[in-house]
Amino acid sequence: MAGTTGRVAVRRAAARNASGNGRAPDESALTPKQSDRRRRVIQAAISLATKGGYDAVQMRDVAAEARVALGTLYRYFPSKDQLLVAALNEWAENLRDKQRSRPQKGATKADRVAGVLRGTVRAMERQPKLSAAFVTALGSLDAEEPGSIERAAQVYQTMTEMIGQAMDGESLPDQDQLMRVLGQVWFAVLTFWVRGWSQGIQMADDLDAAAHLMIQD
Amino acid sequence: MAGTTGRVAVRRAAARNASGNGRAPDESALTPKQSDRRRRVIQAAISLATKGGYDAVQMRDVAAEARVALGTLYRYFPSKDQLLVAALNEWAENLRDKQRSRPQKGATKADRVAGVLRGTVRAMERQPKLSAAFVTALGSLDAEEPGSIERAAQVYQTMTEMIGQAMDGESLPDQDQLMRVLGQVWFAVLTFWVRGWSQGIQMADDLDAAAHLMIQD
DNA sequence: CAAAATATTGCAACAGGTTCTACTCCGGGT
DNA sequence: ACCCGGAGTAGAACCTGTTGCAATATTTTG
Repeated sequence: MAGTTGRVAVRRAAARNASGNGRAPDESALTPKQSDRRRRVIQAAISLATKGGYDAVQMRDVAAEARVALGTLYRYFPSKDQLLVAALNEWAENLRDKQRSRPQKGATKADRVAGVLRGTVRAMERQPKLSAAFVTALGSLDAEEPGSIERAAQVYQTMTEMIGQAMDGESLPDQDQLMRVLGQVWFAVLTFWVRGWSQGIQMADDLDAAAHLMIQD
Repeated sequence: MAGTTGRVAVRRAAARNASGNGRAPDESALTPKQSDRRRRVIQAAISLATKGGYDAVQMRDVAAEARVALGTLYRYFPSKDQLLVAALNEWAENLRDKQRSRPQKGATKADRVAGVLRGTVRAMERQPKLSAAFVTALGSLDAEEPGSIERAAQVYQTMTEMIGQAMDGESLPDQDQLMRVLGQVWFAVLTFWVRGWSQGIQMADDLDAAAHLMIQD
């Protein structure tokens, strides 16, 4: 609507990180101060997103709220989208652990898998703005940006682990492809919801349908 | 990477179209000059996207290439994303018509539906930059922006018609939900490809798998 | 502990989507 | 032919993600 701007753009090829080495301080363990900063940044992003969604997560504000300089913020996360996806990661891991301690009860694999998927969207429906920010960021990750693919893979991995729990370890034929397609459906269902293309109510139905159509037992 | 910017943001609430009425000149039929301008704009967007993808479609350039003022461009399309999705619409309708004249040959419904879906992704693989621009725009439509939901629905509708052709008019139980989920898988498969989360080769496989798992005949 | 290497900070600058303003132009009603 | 309102034009302005830089802080090394 107003005061917008674009997305990536230009792609000034090389010239990346002209000075310092620039890599995010992830590689080796972070010092306590650093992981504190990192935590504050993610927390600030979540807090802003919870209140105002994707657009309210403005990098200058995140930096201010995390009491960190803008440049530092960018040293930790190469882009707004990666920052939000990192936050999504933590959120998902949290949920996975919660689900681990209270496993699905359904009789069939399909039921349990559907239960897991429904669980994630139910949790997201409780924080619509935050979830919308997450989904928008995930769907906007720039494939060229170093680290973005790994970051997305991590979310997908967490997702897969949740589903794995519901499958009792037993694996079906074509398990990998099945998992991938289920992940796709999950992503698409959320996107459709966030974009207003379907109602929240349909999410559970669609996931149920997908799980039961694809897992027969 | 470099010289980026964000996305929407701010959402200055009212204050929209302070002057003129502002609605896109779609409602009533456009004058010949107008539909000419519209065509030029879409063509410019496609041309830029074909060469450089989403980022290369810069509104100032589109306007210049279409020989239209920036303000006019925005009168026709309320945002870059809607412009690109409008272009995608035309592209999809085109494809639908081509497919209508050369129907799928498969023996089962599932085969024919999978064939249609594979056809679309094959066509998109031939123009990766353009397709990436389309998918990015579709996945970035702002739900708040007037018209964006309708524009997305239109793409979805065209998609549904293509699949409908492959189903021979016969309808399955839960047809609507099936269609919706297939549309979601299609969207997700393309997104995964564009974002580098899966290889182009997997697209056909995933679509095949989804179609055959979900349509049993 | 001092020097060197890294991290942070604070800010200015840039880029590109979107909006605004002040005009000019064109087609239809009189 | 003249007037009017909507459509177009040119270009500045605004907003926010991202980058560049010089000056400081902190850590690491020797």
